Amino acid sequence: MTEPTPLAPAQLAAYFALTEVASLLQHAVEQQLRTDGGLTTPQFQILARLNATGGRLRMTDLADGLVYSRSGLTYQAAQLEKRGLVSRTPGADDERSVEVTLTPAGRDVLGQVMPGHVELVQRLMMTSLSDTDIAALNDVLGRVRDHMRTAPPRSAAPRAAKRA
Amino acid sequence: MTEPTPLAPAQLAAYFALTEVASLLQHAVEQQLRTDGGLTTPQFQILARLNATGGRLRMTDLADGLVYSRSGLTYQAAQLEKRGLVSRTPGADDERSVEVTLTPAGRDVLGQVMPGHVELVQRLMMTSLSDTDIAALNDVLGRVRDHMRTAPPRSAAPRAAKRA
DNA sequence: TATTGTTATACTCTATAACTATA
DNA sequence: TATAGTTATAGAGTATAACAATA
Repeated sequence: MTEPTPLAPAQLAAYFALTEVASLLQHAVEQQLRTDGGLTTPQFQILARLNATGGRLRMTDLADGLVYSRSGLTYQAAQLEKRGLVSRTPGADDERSVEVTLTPAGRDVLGQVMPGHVELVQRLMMTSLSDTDIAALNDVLGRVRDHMRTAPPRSAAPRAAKRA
Repeated sequence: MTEPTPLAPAQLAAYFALTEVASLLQHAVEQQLRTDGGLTTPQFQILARLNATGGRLRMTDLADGLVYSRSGLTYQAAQLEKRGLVSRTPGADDERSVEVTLTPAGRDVLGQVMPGHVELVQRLMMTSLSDTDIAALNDVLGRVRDHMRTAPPRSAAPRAAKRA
């Protein structure tokens, strides 16, 4: 009775398929970003997020949606600043905060990277998908994402066994 | 004319949803594996793969499907051997090879970890999915996976810009 | 006191290249 | 010569905890 309901074979297959697709995709993307722009995935995510939101964000807002700890974000921001792709300035209104700004050089690198990135996603992921498939993915994965964002992170995990 | 066809908004959304779900899931799984069994994700993958294939595999066969470089696999196998979860012995037929065997202790740790793992996947991913959804995921992601496995890894990536 | 961000530290993972040994 | 695996090395990423400064 302490056993959770086992995963049905179809559920297992879906879980594995998701895992494997994401892993293969991430690997290919990493390679492409490094080759085309000398960027790591987290660095690209930061630049892309900045670009998508007007080019300037506070550290805290930048962290939203990204997986980082604060120190991890500080580290990545420092890397990007070293390369001149981003600048950090004290926040205008709140003196505690730091505003991260995408520099022209940062935009250039994004411009260098995006075509290959789009092409890669097209070729790897979209080639075998119809519009209907894509709508289905959006529907299903969108629901999973919303649920995951809502779900209690970890404390609710029941009956953790003692360490080995 | 050098620009690839841009991703349609629905395609972008599907790409992001996949990325985000996988990232959140992976993060939660890492946490669970560490808490319940002191395992990292790659270590768990190795143990699970061994368990699923009868408990014994050559290093090379073990590497199949996992992303590692050979040295990376050696490293992980060494970690697992230190903890006694796995043993390494010279190959029976081919003296060059090494056979990795899941030990009883290794099975125990898997047993400690699996219930929480299944429960997590149930709670995070399956809660919001109907049987139809799961079938759709298998269909769509299965096709993407097959295509990715087939696709030319990287050399075919066109027009890489010079580094920044 | 709570929040924003940085720093110090330590650890895990990964990859490349050089190397050993067997086929 | 090719294959199986290890080792040495070096670098990148991440997290935790302690810290400084502002709200």
